[in-house]
Amino acid sequence: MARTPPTKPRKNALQARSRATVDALLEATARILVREGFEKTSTNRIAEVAGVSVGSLYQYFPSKEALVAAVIERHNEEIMGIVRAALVEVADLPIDKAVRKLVTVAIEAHRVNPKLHRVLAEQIPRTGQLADVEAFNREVHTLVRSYLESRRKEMRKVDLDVATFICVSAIEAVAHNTVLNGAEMLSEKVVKVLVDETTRLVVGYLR
Amino acid sequence: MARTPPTKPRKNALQARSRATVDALLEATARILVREGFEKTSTNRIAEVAGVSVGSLYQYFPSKEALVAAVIERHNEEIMGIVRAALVEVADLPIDKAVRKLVTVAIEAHRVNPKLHRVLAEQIPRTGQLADVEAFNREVHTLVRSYLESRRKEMRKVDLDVATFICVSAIEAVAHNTVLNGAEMLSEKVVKVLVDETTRLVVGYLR
DNA sequence: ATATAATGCGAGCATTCGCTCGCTTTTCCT
DNA sequence: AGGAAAAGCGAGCGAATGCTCGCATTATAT
Repeated sequence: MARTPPTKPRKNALQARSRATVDALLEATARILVREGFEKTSTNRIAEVAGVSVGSLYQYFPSKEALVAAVIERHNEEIMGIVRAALVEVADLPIDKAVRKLVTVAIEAHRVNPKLHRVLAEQIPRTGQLADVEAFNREVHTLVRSYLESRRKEMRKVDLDVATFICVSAIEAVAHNTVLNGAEMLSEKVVKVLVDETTRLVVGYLR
Repeated sequence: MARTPPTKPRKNALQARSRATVDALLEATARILVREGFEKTSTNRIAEVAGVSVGSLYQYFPSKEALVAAVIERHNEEIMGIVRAALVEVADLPIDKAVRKLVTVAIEAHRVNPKLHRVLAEQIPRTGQLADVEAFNREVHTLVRSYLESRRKEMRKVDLDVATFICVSAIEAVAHNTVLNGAEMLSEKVVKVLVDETTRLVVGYLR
């Protein structure tokens, strides 16, 4: 039942040259995904753009899916880094300040590479990365939940899991839709209004 | 120009048989998208599952994308019907009652065919249906906005477009995530809690 | 310097896929 | 009944894709 192609690296890159090759391949994959779409993202094309031969590509990635999976992981790790840092920074702040910061960060995180974010979101189910993305969501949920728990005295009585689910969904949706709609032409003023309003939405809900 | 005897009603351009063929093709496409994924959704396979030949398929749909697009349109129309009806029904209700109804309907609409909804959402960019989906979003936005406008006296002072954007995003996200996470195993009790909480979120925000 | 391992190459195989075209069968209309 | 139009058929073409394999080049160790 080997329904999904293997996604683990075929071998580890040891020497500097091979590490550069791997990097070029990942870079090329992300670039093609964004600029030409998933359809045009063939292994031959990736190798061509990376300035590497197909043979070399297959020395490091056992399948096309493995390549996409690696790009997804890299991107997720980048975003998770931002989110984790924000939650640490926010740990001792009262709810209103904390929510404002988290909303701001959510929008920023989506703005890092909106087009890649979008393409990846579309391709995730097909690369067998569902498990990883669920882990990602669970981590966010856990972190936010534990913050809310520490601030329970400022809140009304609610089921913490439900409240976390509602808040994370709402914030994520505003960030996501904002970036999708406005693309890159988001004035700072508009962003500020959205942050204000989303903060109000969430803070008003929590207490 | 001989006159046609008025003894019989005019026949439709499409005969019953061909309408059945088109239907079978759409049904098969949706079915394969859900059960086997986009990768396996080939025109040959669609024809096979529909019990129709590839040649016949191409008599009605000029390309694979056209088929997927037709499925998307059908699905969107179904959902828009539900949403429109709900907004009519809600037009004379106060905000708290109206929001509750809309949240309920949003979750219901997502539950109609969650897996198809998901696959289609992923494939939209690929089928060049982005414009149609944006039209869909715009209609929802317009309808919700005009409801809010009619109830402005119950609300605090807000930019209507921003408020609409925030509310629609939040409600849609909760519905979407609820269905994605819980799949089909959603007890009525859990749904009720989520409706209550989301209603509180949105109503609290609006006033 | 030599041997061994690591890395890189790219033509081409096997397969899949979207789609066409010449033909047959069914339905409609007098 | 008979002819025309509508609907249906499916083998197969051409293009594209993922991937392999035998060989060439470069780095490392002795």
